[in-house]
Amino acid sequence: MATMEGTRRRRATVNDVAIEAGVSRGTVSRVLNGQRYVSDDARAAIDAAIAKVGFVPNRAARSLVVQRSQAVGLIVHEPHSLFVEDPNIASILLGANSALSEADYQMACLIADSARDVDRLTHYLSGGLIDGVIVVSARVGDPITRAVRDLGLPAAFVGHPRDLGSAAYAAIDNRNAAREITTRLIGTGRRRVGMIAAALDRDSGADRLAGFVDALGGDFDPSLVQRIPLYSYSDGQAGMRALLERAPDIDGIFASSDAVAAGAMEVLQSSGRSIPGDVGVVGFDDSSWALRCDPPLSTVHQPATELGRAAAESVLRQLAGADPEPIVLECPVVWRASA
Amino acid sequence: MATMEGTRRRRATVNDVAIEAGVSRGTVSRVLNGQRYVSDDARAAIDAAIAKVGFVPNRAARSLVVQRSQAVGLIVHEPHSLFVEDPNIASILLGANSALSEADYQMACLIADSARDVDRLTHYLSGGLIDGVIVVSARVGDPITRAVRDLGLPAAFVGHPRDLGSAAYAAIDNRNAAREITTRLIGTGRRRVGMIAAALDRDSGADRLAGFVDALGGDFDPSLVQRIPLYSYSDGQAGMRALLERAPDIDGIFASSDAVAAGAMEVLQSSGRSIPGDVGVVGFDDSSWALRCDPPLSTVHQPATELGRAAAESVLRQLAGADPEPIVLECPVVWRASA
DNA sequence: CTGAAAGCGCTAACAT
DNA sequence: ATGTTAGCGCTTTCAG
Repeated sequence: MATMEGTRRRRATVNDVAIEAGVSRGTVSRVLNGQRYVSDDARAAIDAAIAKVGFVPNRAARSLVVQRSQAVGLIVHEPHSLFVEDPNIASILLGANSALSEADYQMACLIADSARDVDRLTHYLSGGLIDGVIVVSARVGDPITRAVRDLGLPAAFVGHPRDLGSAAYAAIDNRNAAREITTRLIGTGRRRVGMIAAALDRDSGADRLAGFVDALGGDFDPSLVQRIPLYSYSDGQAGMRALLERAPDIDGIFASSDAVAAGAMEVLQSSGRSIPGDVGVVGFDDSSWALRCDPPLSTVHQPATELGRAAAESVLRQLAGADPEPIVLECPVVWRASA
Repeated sequence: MATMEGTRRRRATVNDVAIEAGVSRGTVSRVLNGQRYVSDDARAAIDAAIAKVGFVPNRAARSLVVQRSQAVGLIVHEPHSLFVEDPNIASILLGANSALSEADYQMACLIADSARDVDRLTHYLSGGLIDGVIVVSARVGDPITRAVRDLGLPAAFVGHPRDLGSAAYAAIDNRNAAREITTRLIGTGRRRVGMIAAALDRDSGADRLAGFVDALGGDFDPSLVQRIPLYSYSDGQAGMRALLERAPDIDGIFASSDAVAAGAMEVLQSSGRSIPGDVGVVGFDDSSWALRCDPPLSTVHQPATELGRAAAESVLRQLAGADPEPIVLECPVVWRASA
């Protein structure tokens, strides 16, 4: 009755279809690829045969001859904890997937979580099963970045590490955005504004700090910036505690992510300070953290979905022969009640 | 000097290596696949030649002949918003990736976010580029689930939809866990305990409700369960508000996820109720939400990483010829201060 | 419009 | 131990 479980019978091939339809393999192939110059009769016979024998084209064989796979890889090279916590990655994936899907490309997300992964990945990428790549959260000196470049695969980065050379990327202007929101924070009348600066080994982290410095200009006081390793809630708490110890009179905080800001707010509030009364705080990302804060967090909106989409479209364009080019997306300040 | 950009020269093949090394293709292939019976001389010559011509094997060609790809797909079929919010997915990915990586398999995460995606995906899966699949968050009647079964691909599900038949899965016992934590909540002396029940169209959601009913036994009062669509913070708020209106005297809440619990706590607290004084609340997941709550949330620990790993190992075992079998993982109650 | 034939890059007998 | 030969399943000239 039902297909026997486990009896994975030989898959039908073009040949089977050709025989069933009484035509040649070439004609079947023409139908498969929607080419002209196939008679209606032949087409009908072939369609019927395909259905009858349950034919599904073998992609490996097709890739081998046409030298492309109609698939693009999206590489996430993120340290363990960050991948789990990063509020943007999922949106980037979804954005990229939808752009690729519209162009009938399959997106395959590949994770680089260990040295072994990186190794296998570079082999995988050069194996011909992937036509192009989107790289999320590459860092300076990243072996993946180097491998992608060496391979000469069409690629687009989300974010913009400095050693990218002329590669395509989709990014926001972190520095400018940080400058804007800090300026706005200062504009609320704060005198002693500090920053909790995470991830300075990444372009995003370094640029946000630079923007902060820009905004303060001559009033910049280095003792008011506290460095922390990660864009995380707990590092935000630790950073805030350290800062408070050094500068109890601080009255404004730019946290380099919403999670960091949430941690900072928690510490501020349990130290008895009111927000935004005693101290104003602003964040970065406009992630779900921002609305969950009390009061809701003023922050800069990061267009994660659009970044993913833009990177995917760039790869698609390169696949069609275009040159790689950078794309910079707007990220407006979203003002709420925390400052 | 440097490799000319854009001059994607023809990739070296086994043939080029063979010529360069002065041996036959067969011998090159043997070296590539680490087989015995290759002289040291030949091996050395071939290794040198590979390096010299910059040879990287073409996976499509290899897949075509050996009929496997050394890659497994991990399919995420999650509605848009949930994918972004779900605290478990990233951990599942990481767990599966690490198990597959150890076995030298490439994991490719595939997203099904639209009808078009589902279509393309089923073709992709049957294309021979994927040896097996892990399916995350399948739902009853899911077309992906059906396609996977029809294809006869080795597969393992994370979670356990009822229409799975004899397929392999890795899951927790949601019903039992829900019963346990509810019992514990009741044990703190609560008289009127309710539930905010999300995602009843999914096995996890329905099972958690069933466990809740089990725990209450004869004391179960249907008017004390509020249904909400999603495992989300905002639905948690809405659910809590609705419940409070119907039953202002409620003194215990089982929320079907940590995010839901966090939303409920927010509403409870801004209504002037203290936690755990006036009402005890417990959640489910042990995600980052739980520690972020104030007071920290009592919840059930969901072993997401291990679920991913177990599903991957199941696929690997099936690839080696084993029969599919279910795996149920422990999920201990983690008691904190919210109840 | 269609068939025949060649070949994508690799592996796997089968000889030797 | 190694060379030779036949394909894996598909597309793509090239004739006709």
